[in-house]
Amino acid sequence: MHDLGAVHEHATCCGNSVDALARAERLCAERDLQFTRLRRDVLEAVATETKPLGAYDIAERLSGQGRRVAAVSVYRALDFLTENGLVHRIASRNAFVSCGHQHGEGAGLVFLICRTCGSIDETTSPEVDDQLDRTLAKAGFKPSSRILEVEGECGACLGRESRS
Amino acid sequence: MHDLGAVHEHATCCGNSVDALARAERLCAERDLQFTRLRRDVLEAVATETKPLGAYDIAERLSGQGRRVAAVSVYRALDFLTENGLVHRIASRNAFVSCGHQHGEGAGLVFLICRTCGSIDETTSPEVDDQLDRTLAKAGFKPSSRILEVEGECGACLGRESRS
DNA sequence: TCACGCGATGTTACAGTGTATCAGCACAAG
DNA sequence: CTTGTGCTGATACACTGTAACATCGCGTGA
Repeated sequence: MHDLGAVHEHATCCGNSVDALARAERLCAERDLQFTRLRRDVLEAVATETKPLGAYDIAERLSGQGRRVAAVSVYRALDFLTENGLVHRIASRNAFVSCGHQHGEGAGLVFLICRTCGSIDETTSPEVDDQLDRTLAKAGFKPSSRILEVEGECGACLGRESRS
Repeated sequence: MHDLGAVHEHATCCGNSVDALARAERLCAERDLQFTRLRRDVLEAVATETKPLGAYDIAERLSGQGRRVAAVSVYRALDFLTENGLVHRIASRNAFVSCGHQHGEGAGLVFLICRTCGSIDETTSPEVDDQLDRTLAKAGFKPSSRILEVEGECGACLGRESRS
């Protein structure tokens, strides 16, 4: 897909889907959870795409050839996958991406959403987390979850632009 | 409404609605924009509530007594208000709150959403912004807008809880 | 073996959120 | 007066998400 070197922290492209599936399988085995066909298929659909997918997009992709997957089922699978940290929801897009990292559970994620190509990258930043914790403490607020999404232009698109 | 002292940075309660309206009026005059009745009413509805309101909630509130405000109209008013920084959208809730600060345009806002009472507080944190900018720069990402929403428990609710 | 419980899925229906489109209206500019 | 522009009204529709109920498969205990 795209090869940049610099930016790419979690290799969302190409071989990512197999990784994600393998990781999911392992995790479900550990936790004694069912990694069913539907869940597998949904995860695969999300993982083979750098862009965020809507639940209905996923349903459409999984349907065809005599199989019909309703959006409800997709939502249930997505609930399962997000609860187990295998997939993340992009609140600003009402869409989902597969988790590229194997970050420690509590890590605060930062989503980088490119306006130009629509792809989503995912990072963590302990420094941001620290500062945020400090800010919250000062406000007397006890956090339980956070959403941090940045929209802008990714390195790849910036490069393409400057070359033109 | 709630009186806490410590936490309250922007006095979202009580008298806030008049402030918001006055500020809006001033801002629209400056920029030569129309602060119409609908826009005024929508802003007022949002400003008199600490909780985030959905577009349909607002439409409902403004309807009655022979007046019928369709959701479409509310959305248009909300678009106007958000574009001019008078109202903010809470992505994780598909809802809107009036802006309590008169922050400098580019300030990165942090929304504190209380799970218990549902109210929303709003802060800024230059330190978080700095760290985030650094992180983004390292990733070669050029930001144009950001969403930072934290869910948890606000100071008021923590207090109530510990007293019980 | 059979009944039962339990979790996952299928199915339908519906609620909530948001946009497209066209028409009317007011008001200012020419 | 005409025209254009921006705001609103109204209808329709697309997209997102949930509720409720039926079914199926599978393990477990009687």
